[in-house]
Amino acid sequence: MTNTCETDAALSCTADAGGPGPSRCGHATTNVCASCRVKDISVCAALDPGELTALSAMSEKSVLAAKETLFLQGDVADAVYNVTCGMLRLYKLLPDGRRQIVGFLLPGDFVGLSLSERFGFSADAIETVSACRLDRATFARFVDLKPHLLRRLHEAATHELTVAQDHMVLLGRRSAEEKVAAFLLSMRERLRRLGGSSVTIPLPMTRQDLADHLGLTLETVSRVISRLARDRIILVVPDGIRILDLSRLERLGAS
Amino acid sequence: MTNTCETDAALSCTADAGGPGPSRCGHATTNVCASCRVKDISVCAALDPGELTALSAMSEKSVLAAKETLFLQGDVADAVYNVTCGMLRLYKLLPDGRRQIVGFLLPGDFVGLSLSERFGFSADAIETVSACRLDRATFARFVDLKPHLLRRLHEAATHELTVAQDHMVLLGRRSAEEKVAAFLLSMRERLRRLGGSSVTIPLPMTRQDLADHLGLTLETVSRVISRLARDRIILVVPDGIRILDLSRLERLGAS
DNA sequence: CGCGCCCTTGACGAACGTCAAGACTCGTGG
DNA sequence: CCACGAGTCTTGACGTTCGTCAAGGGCGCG
Repeated sequence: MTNTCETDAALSCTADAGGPGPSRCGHATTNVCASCRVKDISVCAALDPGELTALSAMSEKSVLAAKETLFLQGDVADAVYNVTCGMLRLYKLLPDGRRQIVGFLLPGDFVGLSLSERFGFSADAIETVSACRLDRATFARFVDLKPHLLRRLHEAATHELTVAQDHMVLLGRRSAEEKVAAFLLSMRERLRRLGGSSVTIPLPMTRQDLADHLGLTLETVSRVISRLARDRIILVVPDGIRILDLSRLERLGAS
Repeated sequence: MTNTCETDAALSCTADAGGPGPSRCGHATTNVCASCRVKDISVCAALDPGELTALSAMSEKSVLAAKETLFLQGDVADAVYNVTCGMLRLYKLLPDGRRQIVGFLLPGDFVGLSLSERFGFSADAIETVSACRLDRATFARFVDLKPHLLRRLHEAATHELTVAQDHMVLLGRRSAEEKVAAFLLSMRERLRRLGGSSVTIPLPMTRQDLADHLGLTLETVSRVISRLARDRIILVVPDGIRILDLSRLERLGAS
């Protein structure tokens, strides 16, 4: 994985972490929505050029290094975000430290759909992330003036709800092998929609992250991946996997 | 459980199934939103009296007997529903018949938040159910004219999303005992909001339903409930349970 | 009365978790 | 430049929880 904005997957940020200058991510340092690389796939797609300009005025670019936290569950939600590159994990913790990752955010994904007072989960960057930050109150006022934007947010929310329900089926009723297979297929589908390659799936998250997403332990995830690789269904590559036998994988992850 | 509309829980329909007349459910046979028993807790709460009248004109009452199906996953969604009494289960099936119940619907709950073309899950009545049926296209047009109603639908959708995320934690990261305890507490909270009793929790669904909601088998659910009863944390009563030791139950279901 | 459905309980087994050891990568500092 | 250490991944041995299979009881309804 080269981890630059110019990769096929159009996924990752330039990895100039630590450099003094602002990181480049598809366009220059100004946050001009009109030239945003995700404007056509995110909620912003509901806006016309004039509205995009208005949105530009109230947005600011926010960059996180790997492992940095965007916000914690319970924090006052003073902002909403639109991810432009990189991947984040959204998770909830139980008092004893057990963790459930409720989702991974990819470019184009929006955080803060609920427009509510506080965040219901924590979010942190898995790799270098760039996001468009909007003041929540300002954005809420903007939404109140634009019913078509609210409509779009509602569509996004109900889509998230559908995804969540599918994940409940996975967590409640599928075996370890089915979980991993279904996850790989769903990630593949998301990346395809982003215009990325469909055979090599980058997995910037750790095995522990996968386990906490799939309701397994990291050892079980590792074993299942090893078995799939031994059976020539996938090939393990650095920071990702490559699908060798899609039809067999689909049989395992059948939904 | 007496199963009449006039119970404390304000939950169930009159059980005059099979009778020739329309079932009574809080008000007479006319479907007047203004006198609806759930109008203040459902999405309709966003509407003023005039709008409620308009809604009345486009709604019709729909009654289901226990085990009847409201719709199946994949059906064209030509209607949305507002539950006025009784309980339904929403579920998804895997090709081999495994089932995940993604939620139980109670009075005041709305089905069809997504306003989308097809239903993403199936729904059927656990007990006698009464619901307010609205033609989807008509309702969608109505929503387009009322941004505050859309806003309310969006709030409902994001609330559902939060509930779904909490359930993911339960399915992915909790033990059988914790699952049952947390479920009982969440059901208790929902009933409390509906003005019902907070110590006796009606459970009109079967153990299999509970199992398919909690990601367990019916035997495990039964064993856990028996153990909680043996430990004097709950008391099993016909079609429900009574909480004897709330604090211990809360310790088990700690979130 | 008898049948079907639901629930409970027990005995056993399997899938997955736990614990532990070791390899590998990568960044950091001597 | 290499040594070191932290973090990650893999793999094995073993344990526990929960699932499977089976039997029987209670209850409602025809």
